[in-house]
Amino acid sequence: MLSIGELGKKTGTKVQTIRYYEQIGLLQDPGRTEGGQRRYGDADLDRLSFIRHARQLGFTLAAIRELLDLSDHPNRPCHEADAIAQRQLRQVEQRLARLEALRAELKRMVHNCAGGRTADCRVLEVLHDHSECLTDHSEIGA
Amino acid sequence: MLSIGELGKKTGTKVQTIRYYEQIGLLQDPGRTEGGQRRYGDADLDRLSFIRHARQLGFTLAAIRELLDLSDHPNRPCHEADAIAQRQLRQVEQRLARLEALRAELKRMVHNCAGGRTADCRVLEVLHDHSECLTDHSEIGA
DNA sequence: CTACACTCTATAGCTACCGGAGGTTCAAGC
DNA sequence: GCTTGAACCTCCGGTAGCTATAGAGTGTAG
Repeated sequence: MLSIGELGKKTGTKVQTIRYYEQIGLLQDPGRTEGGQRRYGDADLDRLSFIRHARQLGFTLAAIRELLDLSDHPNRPCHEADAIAQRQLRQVEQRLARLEALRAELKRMVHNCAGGRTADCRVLEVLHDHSECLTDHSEIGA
Repeated sequence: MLSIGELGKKTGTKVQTIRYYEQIGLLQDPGRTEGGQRRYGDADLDRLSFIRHARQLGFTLAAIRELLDLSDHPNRPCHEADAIAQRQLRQVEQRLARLEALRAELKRMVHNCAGGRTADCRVLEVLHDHSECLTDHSEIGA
């Protein structure tokens, strides 16, 4: 039996995060000591490892919830899990494409900076005038 | 003079977002009508366009605040703006590297899925067992 | 003058957590 | 058995960057 801190160490998870996962129902309330402290078994360790690994691969908690549900039902067909992973792959690919465009634009900005006064700054100029950009990057952020 | 809705349309910004920017001090309180509605001029339009464009390039609002500040002082040296852009470029490059690793791992998962029962699902199997992965991807998410 | 689209403030919610306050429990060492 | 201190407990508030809703007021076209 593991304390919450030991479980955290084994899975690379902060204690608060474990409690958070419990709160939102990703982990069940484990057994408690008489004093009320959580104690975890191997099943909990497996489940949390799964969650953390999926998070590392960028799956949202909602997707992970679905994957865990599928994992709990070994006789259901596999295509749902596959679909979730494919969706995730597509999202990653979209973000890659966006970021590559951003990288190109940022490189252009930075490399054109001559190092004078901000009045002549290429970086600020480009930000002021979108028409100087090569790409659209109309969507925001990453 | 533009109403908040018109300004939003011209800059591709939701009305609430404009009010939010005002609330956090990125935009100043513009003039108001007698009835209390906001009315914007060209300077506001420029400033908001700058903000939105920088957001599209992935700059955080904190970075944008610095950039706006620099832009307001045309005689300050340029290297600060350049440094902010370079920092942003480095971040984008880091995220690209992470996402490329994720893409490879996800592709491997998806392509190995034979489409049977979840009990034999390659996707779930990999998630359960990190040792089947090629890369570390120990950091979380994107 | 009326209709109704727009605007106002205030508040709460989203994701995926992190950190702290103030108090309790566990386990090791003596 | 007792003390000590690290680890645990709950609750609350905060992060970024918005988005959404409620309920009330305003502006303007016809």
